Amino acid sequence: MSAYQDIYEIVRQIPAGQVATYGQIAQLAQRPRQARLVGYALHQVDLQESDVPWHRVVNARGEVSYSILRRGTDYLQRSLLEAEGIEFNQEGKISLSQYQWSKIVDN
DNA sequence: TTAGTGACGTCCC
DNA sequence: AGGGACGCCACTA
Repeated sequence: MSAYQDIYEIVRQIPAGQVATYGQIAQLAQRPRQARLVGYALHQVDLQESDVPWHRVVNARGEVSYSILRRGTDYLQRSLLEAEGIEFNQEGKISLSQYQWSKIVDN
């Protein structure tokens, strides 16, 4: 088992058509200021077949994080988001004010 | 053990 | 606007 189950647990809660940021996931997973670990954790997920909707996590500027190391999954991420109805502007950015997910805390 | 490297974020020019 | 400097921490050589 991976050591990032807590992170995956949060990501699984993001509904289709919405997005979250790496930093946001880190905070919800009780790991403040560890956004990089969220990115690392999602990198692992993508290599496997998983039920974690990794494509619904973007950076704090509302952009897909592009990297040659992702072997094309970055472009796939954009396609998956667009397929869920999320629009990118001409700079390749998403409107976070419009699409960012806000977790509903139960009590 | 130390140094370098990221699917990151925040500050400061 | 865009870029550099750090801080962060797991992983690797």
